[in-house]
Amino acid sequence: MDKQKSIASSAAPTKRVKRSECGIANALDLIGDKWTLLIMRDALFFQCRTFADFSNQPEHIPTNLLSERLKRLVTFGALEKIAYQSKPERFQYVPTKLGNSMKPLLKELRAFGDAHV
Amino acid sequence: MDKQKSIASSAAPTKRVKRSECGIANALDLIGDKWTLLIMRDALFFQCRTFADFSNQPEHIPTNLLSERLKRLVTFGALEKIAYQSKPERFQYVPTKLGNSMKPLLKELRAFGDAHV
DNA sequence: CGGGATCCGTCTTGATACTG
DNA sequence: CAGTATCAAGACGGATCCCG
Repeated sequence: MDKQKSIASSAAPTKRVKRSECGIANALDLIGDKWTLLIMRDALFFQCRTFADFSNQPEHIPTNLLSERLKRLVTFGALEKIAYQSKPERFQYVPTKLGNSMKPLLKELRAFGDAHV
Repeated sequence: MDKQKSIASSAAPTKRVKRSECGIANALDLIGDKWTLLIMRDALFFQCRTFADFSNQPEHIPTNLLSERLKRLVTFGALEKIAYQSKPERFQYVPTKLGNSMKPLLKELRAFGDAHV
């Protein structure tokens, strides 16, 4: 199976290629879009776990984007996909240690947003 | 029946519409893209001031996007556009107080990027 | 029915050419 | 130098479809 191009649906939002050696640039390659950090907010602060939990948040992320971002966050290691039921398969997306390390960043984001936006 | 008039060259990167009352979501509407925070990094940490300064950074932002993001940051109040010469007009983009308040956010971003990406 | 995948039109991006 | 114009490529978003 080819690893790169099979993903399809709506393609990768950010390239895996490093633009530079700068940590800020690299972080932005991963989370520099409108949804990724919102999903992490939901996971970390609002206890969202299932696909529906995330989907029902007030910002209404489209399901295809949600599906893709979840996959990406799992691949990156910020979330872990855990089956909690098998007859109809059901999954939970649980923040890992790496995922939890985004909390300070989200707090700064919230502070900035609350103060200025 | 166009839903929105296409605005010249490259249109608005984020909508002005608030998606929610959440500070995180609002902050992401403003800075949730790959370039905006990079420009602020250049302005705040690398002393970039002129169009060329930003343009010559290693990540090579396309000039149309640079132009648009600078405009947006000026409108938002994070940068101030100041003429420093008038025969051929030349401008500097200088971080405002509001712009400087992004420093903690950028530091978190760098910490995260350095540690995990 | 829940958890996604697929289709498809519209908008954004990114490279580069061009202008004052 | 400081932007603007152009345009192909691709990301977004919404509706719908599919599978267990």
